[in-house]
Amino acid sequence: MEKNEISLSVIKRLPRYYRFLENLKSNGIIRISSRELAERMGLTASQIRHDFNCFGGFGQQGYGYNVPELYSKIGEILCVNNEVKTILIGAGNLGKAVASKISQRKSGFQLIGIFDKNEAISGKLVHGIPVRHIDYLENFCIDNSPVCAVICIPSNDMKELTDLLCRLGIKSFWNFSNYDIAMAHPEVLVENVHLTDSLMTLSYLTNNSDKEQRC
Amino acid sequence: MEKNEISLSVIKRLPRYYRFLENLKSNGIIRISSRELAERMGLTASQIRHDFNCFGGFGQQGYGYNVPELYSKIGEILCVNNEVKTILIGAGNLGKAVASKISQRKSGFQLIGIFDKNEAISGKLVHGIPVRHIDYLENFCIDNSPVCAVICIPSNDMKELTDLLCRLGIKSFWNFSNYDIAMAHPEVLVENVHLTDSLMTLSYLTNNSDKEQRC
DNA sequence: ACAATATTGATAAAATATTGACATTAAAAT
DNA sequence: ATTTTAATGTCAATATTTTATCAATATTGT
Repeated sequence: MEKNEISLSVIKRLPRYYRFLENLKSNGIIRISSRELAERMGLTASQIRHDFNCFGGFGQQGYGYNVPELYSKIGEILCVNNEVKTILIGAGNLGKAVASKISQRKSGFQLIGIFDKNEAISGKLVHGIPVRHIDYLENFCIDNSPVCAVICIPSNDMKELTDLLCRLGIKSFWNFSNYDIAMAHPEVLVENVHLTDSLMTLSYLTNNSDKEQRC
Repeated sequence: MEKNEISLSVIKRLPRYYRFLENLKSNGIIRISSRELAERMGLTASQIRHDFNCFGGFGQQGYGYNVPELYSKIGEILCVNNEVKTILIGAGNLGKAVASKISQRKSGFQLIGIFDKNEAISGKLVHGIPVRHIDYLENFCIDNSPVCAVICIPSNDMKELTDLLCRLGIKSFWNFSNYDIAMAHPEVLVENVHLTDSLMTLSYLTNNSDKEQRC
């Protein structure tokens, strides 16, 4: 109930700030004002200041923000240096792509196991981690206590799988399937990535952009 | 300036309605009230009615909504039966996964070309479509006039690529890279899928869930 | 050292989104 | 046929999000 007051809208903007600041930092820029950052990001300066002030202002009046410091602060807020133990279910193309994303840069998670029902790929390495058959999932969880599960399989058998994973102590899901984990398990955290939804949104916009008067 | 008044918040909910209705329909349910749909989806009945009424009520007082009809109407709004000509740049794991998504079910787009800079995979088929070397991109676009481009490559060479694509007449981007196409080209439509942002959001929530008092 | 300038942080205002209330209408029951 | 029940569509109220304003404060230049 402490930082509970911070809205999801603000949280969801933090990773983008983080990316832009990383870029500024790597370009050797050490100071930036909300006005200039706003210009670069296509936001209002007001929103940027408002967002940062949710966590207790990181700037200095008359000066602006120190880029490396701000970058580091936002990284802390997002806990990107944590290594929350994570398993991945589904080692198809999507699973492999997602495994890269998790391992590529620090995002707060550490991939410790990959599972797939296809026996043909058991033992193969994905980013240095062997793919295990899904039958070993339960024992693996009992032994290693992962906290987060990434779901990269179709929705078919998701009920049984998520029931099992929740029973085994999984607290967070990064869900690429269409199964509605949050409805079935309100006690866990779910971040959905609904690719088809995203594509259909683009479809709407694409087919209605002529009607709208774009600048 | 006709349907321009419909907010993006509403649009972004439509695909989820569409999914739920598809499910209801395939279970043989032909009638549903906003109250019951709300219960199943974890929304308020008020929001559902409000959303549908943005497009001119599809329901009937005292009865509710006819599932197949509503499903079909939302499909029309989202233009899922269109076949907007689309090219995909990047045939790695992510590109291949995304190619499936586009082809799997009707989402309004038709994949007509796949490009990659890796010559080793030139000619290989991905969902029946041959991977072409990126050098052929320009001529292919001149010959085939694609409208939408799906970007599944790292951000490095994105400036040149998007400048080229915009010059070649691409109007919509489904962008999986971190390059900010919308900032560089405000004249085109961009639907971003920022996987790392999504993961970092989950990181925040995972590490702060204990502070929040969850039900 | 002092004045001028720049910029934050806080608060207020405006805009947007969500929810609630209810009159109206259709279906179902008697 | 009439009454009761159910559910929409509309509008009002509430909540949330975004933007604007401005006093307070630090930096910069002279």
